[in-house]
Amino acid sequence: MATIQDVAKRAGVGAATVSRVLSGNGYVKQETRERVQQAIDELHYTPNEMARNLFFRKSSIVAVIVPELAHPFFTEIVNAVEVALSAAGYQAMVCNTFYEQSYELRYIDMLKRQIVDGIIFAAHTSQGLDQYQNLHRPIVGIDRNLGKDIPCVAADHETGGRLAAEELLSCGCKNVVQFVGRKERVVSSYDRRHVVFEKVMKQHGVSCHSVDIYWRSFASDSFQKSAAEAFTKYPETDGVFGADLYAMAAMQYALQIGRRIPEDVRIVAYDGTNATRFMTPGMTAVCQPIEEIARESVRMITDLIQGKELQQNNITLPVTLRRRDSTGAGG
Amino acid sequence: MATIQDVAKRAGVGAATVSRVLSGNGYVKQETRERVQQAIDELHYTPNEMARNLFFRKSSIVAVIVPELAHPFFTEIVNAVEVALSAAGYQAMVCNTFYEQSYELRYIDMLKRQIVDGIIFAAHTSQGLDQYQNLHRPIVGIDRNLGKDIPCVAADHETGGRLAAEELLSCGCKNVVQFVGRKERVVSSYDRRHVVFEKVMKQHGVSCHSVDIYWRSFASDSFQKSAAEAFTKYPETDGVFGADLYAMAAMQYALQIGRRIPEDVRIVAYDGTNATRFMTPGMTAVCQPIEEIARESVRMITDLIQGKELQQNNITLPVTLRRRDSTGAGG
DNA sequence: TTGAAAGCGCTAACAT
DNA sequence: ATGTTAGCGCTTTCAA
Repeated sequence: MATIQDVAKRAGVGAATVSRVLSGNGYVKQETRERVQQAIDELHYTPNEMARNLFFRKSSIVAVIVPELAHPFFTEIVNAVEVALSAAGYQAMVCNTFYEQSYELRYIDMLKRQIVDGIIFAAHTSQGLDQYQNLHRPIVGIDRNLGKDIPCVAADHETGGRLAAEELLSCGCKNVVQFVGRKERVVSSYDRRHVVFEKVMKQHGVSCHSVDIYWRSFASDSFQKSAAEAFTKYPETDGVFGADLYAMAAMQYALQIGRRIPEDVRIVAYDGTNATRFMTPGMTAVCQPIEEIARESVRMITDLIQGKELQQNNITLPVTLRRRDSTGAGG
Repeated sequence: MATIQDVAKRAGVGAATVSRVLSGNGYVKQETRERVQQAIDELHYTPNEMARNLFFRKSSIVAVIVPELAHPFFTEIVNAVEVALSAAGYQAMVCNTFYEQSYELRYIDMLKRQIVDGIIFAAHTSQGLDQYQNLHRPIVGIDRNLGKDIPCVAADHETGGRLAAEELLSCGCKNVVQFVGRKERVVSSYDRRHVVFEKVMKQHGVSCHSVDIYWRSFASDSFQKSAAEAFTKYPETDGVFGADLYAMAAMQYALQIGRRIPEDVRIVAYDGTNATRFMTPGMTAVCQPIEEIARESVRMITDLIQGKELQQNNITLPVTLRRRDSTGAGG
């Protein structure tokens, strides 16, 4: 590969002049500019970004860390983050953690080694937050409290839980089930929705059971298994609340065992990703504002990278309820 | 951030010695090693990867280029590719092209500027293949012929089209519709399945219509629109073939207008991503071997990066038919 | 066993 | 308007 020196030599000028032509900074005579440009063309010269990165001490790459890209919520987050980063002049590096802390630490290391300029953390594992606190490098959490000094953008999950509960209550549900992730593994406001959901149900005297789930890959059929477990353990279930894939699996299972939706069972999904859009009957969902989450987290990380002060460390974005057939909306 | 010089100074040694301790190459006295290690710990030193990248002329990053990450097929490809790359010591950089060539060229530029060591192209746009041919840098296409010297891994779409056709024929379909991407935009063997599908149908005297689709974002509801178009234009339709999301939307629409599946309409999806797994009735699909595609493309790109000769430039992987309710499999 | 020095390819300050 | 030089932080000869 040709270097800037090669170009300089061929054009009979110094490297700095070539650099000037390339960057447009500084003066360079028209005639010289043309000679340099010709040498560039002839040698098919392209500047080496690694050298520039070293000089400027930045890579313009941001790591986006998710437990598993193939889960719809994370897919859409990464997609939206990539779009926003790209618009801000950065590239996104996807990093799967598979819910394992060892991976998470490996990605932290990439930040220390300055492979990436910053990290957007949308992973849902691990404790041991001290590492993050003491890094003093650009990190933003999505739905994830990495420590009190580390910025975080999250949806308003309390309201989300309440909206879901109220929707099922308004349908007259008496025996509801929610699919709940294991709390000890998660450091996220995401759980709050389940706490609120249960509280509202209890307040209204409605029976509310929780079915434990594990974030897992599709390969394990864990969604289908959880759905079966719910209806086997609690056959009287007439209302279901859970993350998109669990709600979808519950709908699928309920239909298979001959329950009518929404007459016998009503379902509210949480997240409201595009995956839910293909269900019949239509799936009611509490929708997270994925684009806004992505946009805000990117705004924060780029501000941090550029050394700007953040106006607020924690941003909470509103969720919305999208009513469909699964709660009798007739839409 | 501390540099190797800082560590060297603090430990009272030269930079080369610190480098030796770090890399494990060369001799270094036990006592010196300990002193250096202590300085490293005290300064929280982490090597700067940008400097190493410059020295070694490699970034260990591979770009994975897709039209839009949020489409299930590409999601799963990127997910699987990330896993395989990670295992091979590389990081994946996701790049959305939004079906626009300008983005594609921008990512080609990243390869030239040596930001990435290689590119795996799973995007489906563009013509003008000369750029790729003359790059002489590591590129691998997934389902995409970038030129005759550029390696490509693809599923056996001819067989895929035939399997789908035969499945619908065996269900007794007489009026089938397939959703077809606009050919002029695509440089891919992916189209072959539609050609074969139609040919088989014609051979058996079955009416086969094509509904044009556009690869588009979810936001446009293009899937639902295409589904409605199919059943409006061809009300007698009793068999449908199309990519996952189109097949799913067709199922959804058919159910909404009161058609029974599979009694009135049978459906075969193409790709067989996890997205299809949540449909009721269960969705029959021709499944692409996504993991193998990812694995093979990663093997090829890493071989190319390491300067190895490829044994074969083109790899075709077998597809499989997964029978479910939508073609009356009763599963 | 270790240090000094050169160089990876680029940019910017400083001369001229 | 342009060339020379000194790094960016690392690794690797080459000497000692």
